[in-house]
Amino acid sequence: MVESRYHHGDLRRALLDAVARAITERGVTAVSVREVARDVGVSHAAAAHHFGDKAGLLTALAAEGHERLAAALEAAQPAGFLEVGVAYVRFAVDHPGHFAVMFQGDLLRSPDEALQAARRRSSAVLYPGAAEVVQPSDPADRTAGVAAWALVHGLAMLVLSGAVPKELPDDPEELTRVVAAHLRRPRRR
Amino acid sequence: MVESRYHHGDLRRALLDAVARAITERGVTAVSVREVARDVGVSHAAAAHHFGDKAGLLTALAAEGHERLAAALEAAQPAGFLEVGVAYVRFAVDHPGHFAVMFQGDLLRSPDEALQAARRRSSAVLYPGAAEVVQPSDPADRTAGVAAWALVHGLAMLVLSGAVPKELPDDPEELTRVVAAHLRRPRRR
DNA sequence: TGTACATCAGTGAACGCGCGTTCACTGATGTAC
DNA sequence: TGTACATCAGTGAACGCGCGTTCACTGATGTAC
Repeated sequence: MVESRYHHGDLRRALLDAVARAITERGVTAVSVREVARDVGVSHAAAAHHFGDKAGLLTALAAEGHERLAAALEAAQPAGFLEVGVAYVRFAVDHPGHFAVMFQGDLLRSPDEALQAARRRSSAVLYPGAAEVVQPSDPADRTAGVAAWALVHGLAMLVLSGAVPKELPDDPEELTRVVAAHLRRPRRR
Repeated sequence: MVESRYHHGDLRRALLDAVARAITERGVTAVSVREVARDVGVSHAAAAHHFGDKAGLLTALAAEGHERLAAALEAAQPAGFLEVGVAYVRFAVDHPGHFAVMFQGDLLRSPDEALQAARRRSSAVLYPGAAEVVQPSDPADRTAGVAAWALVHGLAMLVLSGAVPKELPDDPEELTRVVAAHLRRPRRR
């Protein structure tokens, strides 16, 4: 029996979880603040209290997504180039709600500081050296980074929309390894 | 001065153009049937007359998108592997409204015959040999096809969201050639 | 050339609904003394 | 240990709005005779 309390404990967390679940189940276009609050069992005004408005809620989810993605990519980095790509696809499959909202720019509060910082962190891994403005790295590395990013991002979308031919591996990690093998190894590093 | 007539002439066409424009300008999540009808200068019930409901309108746009994409890819095919990818990115950049809705499954009428046929046509070029069920082609070709599809799809999304680093070429075609160069050539064909 | 009629395109009013946002409020918690 | 008070979390009612859908209708067009 769930204890009903006036103070939820961690309502912010619960709302973010609920909106991610709602997006996964019903799609990013159908999500509403009221429905999410209903799922959590709280008044919809409570959601407004935490996030301001709908864009605020979704922006917070997108920022969290970029943070988690960045953490996953950073953790994979020591294992090398390929494993970063594997981690990318893994993230998309494990967090489809976050992933959907991260790239749906028109739903987000655009000049949001937390979101921008989180974005910077995840793209720092994807575009190695993007942070070092002073001394840009080898242009060839840049195109290699974009190629890798494009490939894993597109692959993630393929997997999420169920468009991968069935002869290929079901497991996202194995699939990524097989598909990314068609990428030439980057010249340096 | 625009002549105002009771019969529009080609309202279906005009509505599809308007919804593509609306998605491009205001995003796929914000689009409404009433707004689109207003843009064309027609009652919103007229749109319902042509497309049944909102899902019908967006499904028709998605189907048209797949047809146009298929035509572009087929035209590029004789020029070889790489040019098909170039055509893919070109299509996404030229038809962002269509492109957005083609991959937003939750907005579409799912068992729509015209949409499915159009999808089949475009994926027949992307997954070469997908049509030949009887005699499946070399599995290695399949993974190569998926790799190429994933790369150009991801690259298109990068371009549309303005996330391509500015040292890389602005022109989508040139960009695609540079980035896709990191893909190993497929073994056969 | 004219008339009758079927067909199709588009209208306009009406409906009920869920939405996002606002606001004065109340309940709970923690801290200072 | 007790009391006063500030702070914060969450409530519930109200608002106005634009939406999607439905329906009986009217205007225009084309075809048969």
